Amino acid sequence: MSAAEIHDNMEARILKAAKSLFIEKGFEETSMSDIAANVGINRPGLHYYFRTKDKMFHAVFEDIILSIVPKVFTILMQQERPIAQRIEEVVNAYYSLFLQNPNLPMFIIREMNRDVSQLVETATRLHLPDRLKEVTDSLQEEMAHGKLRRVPLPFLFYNLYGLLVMPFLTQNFVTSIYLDNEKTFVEMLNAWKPYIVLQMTTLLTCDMPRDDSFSTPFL
Amino acid sequence: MSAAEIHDNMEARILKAAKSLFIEKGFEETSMSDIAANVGINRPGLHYYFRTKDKMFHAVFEDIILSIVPKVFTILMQQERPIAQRIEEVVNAYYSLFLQNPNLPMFIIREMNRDVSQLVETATRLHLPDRLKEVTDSLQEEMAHGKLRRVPLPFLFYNLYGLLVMPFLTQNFVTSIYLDNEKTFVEMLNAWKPYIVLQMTTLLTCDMPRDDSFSTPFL
DNA sequence: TTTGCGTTTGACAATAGTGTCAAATCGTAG
DNA sequence: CTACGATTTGACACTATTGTCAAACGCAAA
Repeated sequence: MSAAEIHDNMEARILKAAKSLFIEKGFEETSMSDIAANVGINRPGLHYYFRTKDKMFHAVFEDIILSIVPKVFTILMQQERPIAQRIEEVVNAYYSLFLQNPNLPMFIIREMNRDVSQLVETATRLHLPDRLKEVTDSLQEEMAHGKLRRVPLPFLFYNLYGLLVMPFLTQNFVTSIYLDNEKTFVEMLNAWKPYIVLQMTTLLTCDMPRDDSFSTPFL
Repeated sequence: MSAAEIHDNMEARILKAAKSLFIEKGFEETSMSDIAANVGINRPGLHYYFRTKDKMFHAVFEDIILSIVPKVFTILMQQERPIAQRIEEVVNAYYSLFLQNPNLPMFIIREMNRDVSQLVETATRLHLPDRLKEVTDSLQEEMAHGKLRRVPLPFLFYNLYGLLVMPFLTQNFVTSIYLDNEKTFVEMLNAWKPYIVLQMTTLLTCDMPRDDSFSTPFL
C-alpha cells in the first residue's frame, strides 16, 4: 500500500466515524474528541487530515446527499413507468437508507435549519439545482399532458416527505409509548408504506379541492 | 405591587425570554448569558430564580405543552361533530400556534430526540397519558361503531403531524428555493390546509389497502 | 545508517459555558 | 433612620471545546 493509499485510508476511516457521530448527535453536539476517540487517534490528528471541524462536516454532508438525492431524481424522471411505481421505489430507497441510519431524517432537518445556506451551497456545488430542474420540468410536463393532476410542487414535497419522515423523527417517542421493540417498528414501517404510496397517488391522480387564492403552481 | 408579585413578574419575564430563545435555538444552543441579556439582568440572576438551566427549560417546556395539547384533545373528543370538522379545527389550532412560533415544530422534534424521557416525564406530571387514553378510547369507539375506519393510531399520528409539520420544518429551505417571502408562505399554508384535512378524512373514512402482516391495530 | 518526509502527539492558548458564593445593593417595615 | 430580608452583582472555580505548534516518531529511500 502506498503512502497516499494509507493516507486515503485514514481519511476514509475518519469520515466514516464522523458520519456516524454527526448523524447520531448533530454537528454541534459532536466534538472532535468524540470523533478522534472513535477513530482511535488523537484529536490533533483530525486537524491534520481535515483542517477544521467545519471542513470535515462539509465532506460528510456531501457524502450523505450524494448517497440518496441522485438516486431519487433518476427514479422520478422515468416517465414511462406509472407514477405509483416510481413513488414506491422512491419510498423503498429512502426506507433502506433510513433503516441503516434511523437518525438521518432528524440530522438532515436539524442541519437544514442550523444553516440553510450551507445546504444550498453544497447542493449547488454538486449541480443538484440543475438536475432538480430537470425533474420538476419532467413532472410538470406530465401534468401538462394530463397524465398527472396539477399540484403545486411544494405540496408533493410536503406530502411525500411528511409521511415518509415522520415515523423516523418520532421513533424514540412512539416506540417509548406505543411499541415494544425495533422489530415492531420495522413491521409498522412496512405496513405504513402502502399508505404513503396511495396518498401520493391520490394526490397526483384524483380530484382534490382547489383554493383559488393559491392556484398558480409556483416554481 | 407586593414583593411576591414583583418576584412572579420577573419570573414571568425570564420565562418569556427563555421560551423565545429556547424555541428559536434549542436547549443546547441557548446559553444562560443569551437569556440574561435578553431579559436585561445578570446571569447569576437567572440562577437565583431558576436554580439551573435544566429547571428553567422544564418550566418552559411544560408551558408549551400546556398551550396546545389539551386544546387538541378536547377538539378530538367531540364525537358529535363530523371528523372532518374536528380535524380542520385541530389544524387551525396548530396553524395559529405555529404561525406565532414558526420554529416550534423544529423545537419539539429536536428536544423530543435529545431527551425522550424528559418529554414523557413532563407529560406524565401533567396527567396527559390519562387524557390521551380517553381520546384514543373515544376514537376507537367511533371505529368500533363503524363511524370511522379502523386505522392504527400511529398512522393517524404520522399522517396528521407529517403533513402539518413538514412545511414548518422546511420553511427556511423551501422559501430559500421556491418562495419569495413570508406572505407567500402563509398563503401557501392556507392552500395546503384542505389537503391535510382531505387526506386525513380519506384515511379515516375510505377504503385503503390492508397489509395482513400488520392488521392488528396496536395500542 | 542516515536523511528526509509524512504522520502523530503532548502541550498550549483562547474562548465559552454552568453553577456558586459572599459581598454589595435595594426597598421597606418597624 | 435603621435593620432586615429579598435581590443583584462581580468574581471565582470548573469543565469543555476548537485550533495551533513544535517536537517526537516512524518508516522508507538513498
